[in-house]
Amino acid sequence: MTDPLPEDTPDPSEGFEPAGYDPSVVERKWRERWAERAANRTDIAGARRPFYALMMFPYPSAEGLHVGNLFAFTGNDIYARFQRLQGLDVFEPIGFDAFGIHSENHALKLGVHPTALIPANIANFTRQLERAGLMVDWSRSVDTTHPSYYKWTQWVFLKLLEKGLAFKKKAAVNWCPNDKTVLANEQVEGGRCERCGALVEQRLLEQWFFRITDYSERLLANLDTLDWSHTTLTAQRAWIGKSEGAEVRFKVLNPLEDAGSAAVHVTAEIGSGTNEIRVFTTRPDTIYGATYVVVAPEHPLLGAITSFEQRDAVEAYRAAAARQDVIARKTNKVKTGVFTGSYAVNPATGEMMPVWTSDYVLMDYGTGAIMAVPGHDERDFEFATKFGLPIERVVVGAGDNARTPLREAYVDDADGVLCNSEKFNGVPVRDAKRMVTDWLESKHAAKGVVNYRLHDWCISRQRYWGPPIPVIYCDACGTVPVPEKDLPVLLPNIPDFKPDDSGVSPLARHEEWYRVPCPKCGKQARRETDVSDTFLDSGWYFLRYPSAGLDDVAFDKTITKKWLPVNSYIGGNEHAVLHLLYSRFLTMVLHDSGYVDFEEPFTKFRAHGMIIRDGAKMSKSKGNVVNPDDYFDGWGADTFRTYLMFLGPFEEGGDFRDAGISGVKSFLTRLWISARDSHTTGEPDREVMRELHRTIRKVGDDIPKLSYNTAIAEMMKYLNTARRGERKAHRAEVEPLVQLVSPFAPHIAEELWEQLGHTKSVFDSGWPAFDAALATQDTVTIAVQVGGKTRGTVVVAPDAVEADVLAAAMADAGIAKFVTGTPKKVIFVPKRLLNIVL
RNA sequence: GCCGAAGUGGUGGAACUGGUAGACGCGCUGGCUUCAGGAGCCAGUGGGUGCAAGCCCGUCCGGGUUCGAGUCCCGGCUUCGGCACCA
Repeated sequence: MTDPLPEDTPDPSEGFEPAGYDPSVVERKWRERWAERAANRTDIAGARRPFYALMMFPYPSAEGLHVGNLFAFTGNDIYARFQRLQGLDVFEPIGFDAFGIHSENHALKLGVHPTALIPANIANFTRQLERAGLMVDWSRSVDTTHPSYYKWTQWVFLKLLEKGLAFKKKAAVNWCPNDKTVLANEQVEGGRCERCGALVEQRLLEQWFFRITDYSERLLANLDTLDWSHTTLTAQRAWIGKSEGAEVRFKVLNPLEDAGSAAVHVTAEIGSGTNEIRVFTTRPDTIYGATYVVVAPEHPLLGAITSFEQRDAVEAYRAAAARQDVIARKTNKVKTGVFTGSYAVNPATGEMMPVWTSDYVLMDYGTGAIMAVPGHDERDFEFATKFGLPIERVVVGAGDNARTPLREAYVDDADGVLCNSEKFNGVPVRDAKRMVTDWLESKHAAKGVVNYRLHDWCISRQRYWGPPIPVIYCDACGTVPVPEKDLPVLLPNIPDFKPDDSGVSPLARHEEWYRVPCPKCGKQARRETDVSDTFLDSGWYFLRYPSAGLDDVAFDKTITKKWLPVNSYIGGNEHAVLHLLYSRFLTMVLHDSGYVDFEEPFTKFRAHGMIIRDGAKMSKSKGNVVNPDDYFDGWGADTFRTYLMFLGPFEEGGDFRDAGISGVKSFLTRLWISARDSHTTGEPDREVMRELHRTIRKVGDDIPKLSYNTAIAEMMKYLNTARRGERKAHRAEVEPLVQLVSPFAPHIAEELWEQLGHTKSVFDSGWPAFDAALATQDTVTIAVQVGGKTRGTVVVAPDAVEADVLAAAMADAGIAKFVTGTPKKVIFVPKRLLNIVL
């Protein structure tokens, strides 16, 4: 039942409607309007000023969109909308990284097949993302689990295979006993599985690898050319881990002949036909201090160099080391080890050095063997002390001499000078590294080498939910790539997709699937049954978006040239050494094969911060997860978006708390009221216009820096000015503010823009022009200091010179009383400050 | 241990190349307005001291450079992130 309106009440359907700000009405209206108008569709072929604004695509979890996702996407969306307001043709795509262990584990837990789970999750994500008001071009969305996508993931694999960059090898790999698959080094954190936290085991398995280590130097060197977040660059440099040093060869005397001759000082004869141990060292300068050699328990020479007497002890030690899990080995820093019974000859001194084996030497770094210099390496010092091995000083620091006893390892390599090193005595360490290497090289005992910590990328996964690796094994022809015309190798829909401990994928249980004729000879052959790592799916997706939908090619050459490299990429720093490293590597490979004409995919990358709650990471177990739906319903997407950006600096994240959100809502409400009540009578206020133009400049400066929190603060400040004392704003005072707000709160901005009489979208209205003349102030307030202490202020013209300001200051009794003598000097900073020094 | 980032009111956080520390928001105090409102508006809000104008002290701690330091330099402490028996 509705009462008729009283006669004198203006009809609300005329003019502003609805009279109050109701986000749910406004946001629904504009979601529909944008969809009808295909407002966010980018003209990929016709764009004149392309701008590719990319965000890391989400994994569509069953829990739905996380505020962390929303925070990142909103940050990207603001930047993208801002670029569009600058007149660029912006492409803001999104997709779903839906293959992988995470999705599969979830399906296992729920007892649902991933082929049923994933589409439901994607639908839910899509619904939530649409409510967020992102300027996403949904027509070019990608789903990594769709055959039209993974066909090309398999194609990428074949390209690497062609170049010899994909290869199969039997190696010690990280095995997650919980997820029952191998993991890449990048997916192991502190000896635990990055996803499930289980202790990782070592397994000797034959696996597919990508030879990313061939690109170590390029991956490192190119970092200097990238406009990336500093923290991300640092993390990548550390991961690649370049060390310069030398590989030194040590002759090992036959243990059967020479056992027991430890005390005998012999000069080794080079080339006496025994074994040789190669070690990597970054301190070749300390070779005169090397007193023993250590090989890893997995070292292939260990058996050959072990003496008869030591065989049982060494074998027991080796077996014990093999049983240890990775984390126990790397965290248990108490030194253990066994003497092998043989001796290596120090090429510098000619002395015999005992060869030990110990698990503090790792097989997967360097050569798996070290020369131990206990005087100048902490670990060697500890080991030598424990086992009574000789410790010798070969470097002196300030205040020491060649005979100063070493109570701990002296490791400084910046200021030290060599001693006890024959002809190198007195040479500074930094020069000696090179000189000793050259000298050893001349004796054919060493060579200078560069070592990287980076390992080849293991891409095999013994799981179901991924793209099958497109390879066929034939008894006659060997390893045969699946011909491109036969792609995709479809992932069969099998009910029993649960992984087991066998070291092979569940697909290996399906003979009907893996038995195929050899593409070369036609004889019966067998498919590879492992699938590839999810990071291969995400390693090239940015190339697919602009070409999404094309069936005959992974990415079109012309389109790619036009849209890539990506202009702006925003994502989480947890991918600093995963996705961001793999994508760079794959792009380099595609560049070298002539498929793309750039080697770096992301010109600019910014890592966003993390949203935490009550000082802790959000997690289900802590019960502090924020569900975006509740906030969309309760506050509206515009308020929620703006609030997230107002929490703190975008690149630092912030602590989510409900307390502050009302401030943002009331800002938007007041904006609504001011727009509704704006008038066109008379001229806009000069002071208000001055603030407006200062705000236009500040917001325009802040958005490209992703300094969203300060941009919002500035807009709030301006609105306060325009509304001060219950004043109603002139239309010319509010209209530009609607444009400034639009990247943050797109729905309300569109609505107000329309209510203000515009027919086109606010996003096609351009960015308000900054007028320097209007922003100029008539007067400035200058701080006056006496002897460095602020004693007052004076108001003067902006172009006032020192003498004017000084006169004004002295005319102020409150200031003048501090000027007790003749000023020694006066410091004047125009428009800012005057300091009278007594 | 090494590498990186950061320590500012009750609170989230501002502060350009060294130039009035605390913008903006939350919270709090007092007031106006409204049938009502997670509404709007006005004033105040770092600490100490004083009737007051004011004065003194204040950006993790200790030194230093400077007319002037949150900002630069040296030495510590703490927190967060990365790497970690990497030779």
